[in-house]
Amino acid sequence: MIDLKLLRDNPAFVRASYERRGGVEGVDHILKLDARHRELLAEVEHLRAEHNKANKAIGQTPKDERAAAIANARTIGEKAETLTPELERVAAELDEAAGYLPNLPHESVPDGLTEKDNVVERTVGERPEFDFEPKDHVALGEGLGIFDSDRAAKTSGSRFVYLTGPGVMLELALVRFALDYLMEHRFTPVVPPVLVRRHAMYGTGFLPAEEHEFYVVERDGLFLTGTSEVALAAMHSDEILNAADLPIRYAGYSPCYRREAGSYGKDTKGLIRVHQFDKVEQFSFCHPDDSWDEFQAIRANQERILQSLEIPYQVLVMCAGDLGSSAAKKVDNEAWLPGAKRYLELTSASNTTDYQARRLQVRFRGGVGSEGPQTKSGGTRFVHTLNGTACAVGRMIVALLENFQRGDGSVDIPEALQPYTGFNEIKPRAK
RNA sequence: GGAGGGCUACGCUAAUUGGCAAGCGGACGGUCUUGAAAACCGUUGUCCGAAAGGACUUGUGGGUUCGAGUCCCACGCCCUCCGCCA
Repeated sequence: MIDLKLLRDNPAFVRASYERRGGVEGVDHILKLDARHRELLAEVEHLRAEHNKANKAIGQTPKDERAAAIANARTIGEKAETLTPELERVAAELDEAAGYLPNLPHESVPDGLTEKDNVVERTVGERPEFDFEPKDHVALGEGLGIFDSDRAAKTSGSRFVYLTGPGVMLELALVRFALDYLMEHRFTPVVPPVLVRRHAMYGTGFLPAEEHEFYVVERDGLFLTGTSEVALAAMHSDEILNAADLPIRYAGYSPCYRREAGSYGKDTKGLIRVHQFDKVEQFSFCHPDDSWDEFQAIRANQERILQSLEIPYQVLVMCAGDLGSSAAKKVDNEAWLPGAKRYLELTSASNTTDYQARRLQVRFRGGVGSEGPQTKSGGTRFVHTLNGTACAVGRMIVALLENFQRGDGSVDIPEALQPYTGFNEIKPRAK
């Protein structure tokens, strides 16, 4: 949700921002609804004020003289009620329509409408050189017994995997490695629920726009989340936080479920694009003045994790047209895959500014910010929320396999990870 | 799945027959101070409004009533006990 006051006061700015995203429907309609809503609200409130006044007078009237006063109050009350349904209808319509408005792109976001316009900011690390033809992760994984897609297809269908043997040890090592790193940076580890109510999906901005992306448990009205971001963001919904406690940082570890509708034929083999994978995610609730610093901090964590694991990658800044609905800015890190000879998105970081906070009603009180001490509305303001991958386990394994492979099909473990795995290489299974 | 208890503002707690939701604590701001503590004053849910002011808010949604924290109905959530269960 964006601030309707901003839309009302500066529609040209909001329109121009949405133009950068490729245009957003319904802005004029929302402006009209908003004006009509405020008009009706003033009318209804005026009538209610008179009704309240008349009712208060009854309490002070001697009991034997009340009949006339009650009749008077009743008349005024009925008048107010005739307008109320129209007010409620307009309010609901406004709410519904405004829920579809995406966040405003930050000024630093590059122009462009499609993924072709995303900008490579930097390339980091050395691509490994091989004196043999490097294999892709599917060929390597089969030889190493790390995962089994064929049997998963039998059990669950395509795009599922059994992670097996050394693959499981690799997962546990990566997860613990990422959590240890984040705990040093004041993140509290959390294993969140992966089944959530509709309001959590709506609040994070995944609904109403992207309903086809999720598995739904109809019977219980619950959604399977595609990232722990959803449950972490909703964790403090309807709360008023203390400014002194900010930033509040969580490291979520959970399975992620994605329908991958419309991606038929892409990455059909292996671990790259699956319906279920595990991920360690960074999430932060912070003061609005600090959110761009916090964004850099989350990105720095992502890059240090990649660098520690010696994975070459490029930093890709998403253009305005390629942002999700809730992000004001989004930056991905893409690992180089020498076997597949291409880059693969390993992490993504977003600053959603107050967009999710407004939908989830996460506010804070206290402290002094850029807008000075708050004198109105009790001094509560919306926090800013940010999220960023720390380690998407499946894809991280893909990157490790391809970059650390040897000619005989075995794979080295990067030094930083060895204390966690307890072994320093994975050898092919005996045939 | 069954039985019982509960839900009031940031927290804790009141509110006679239905008649202006009080009080304490915490936090924030201010006064005072060399600095602080203490004390005192103010603020401390949402919305409309330039302001004055007003409307809404006692888990949610309905109902009764001139008027509901209070009475009635439905639902949600939390707690306790029983059953089942990794």
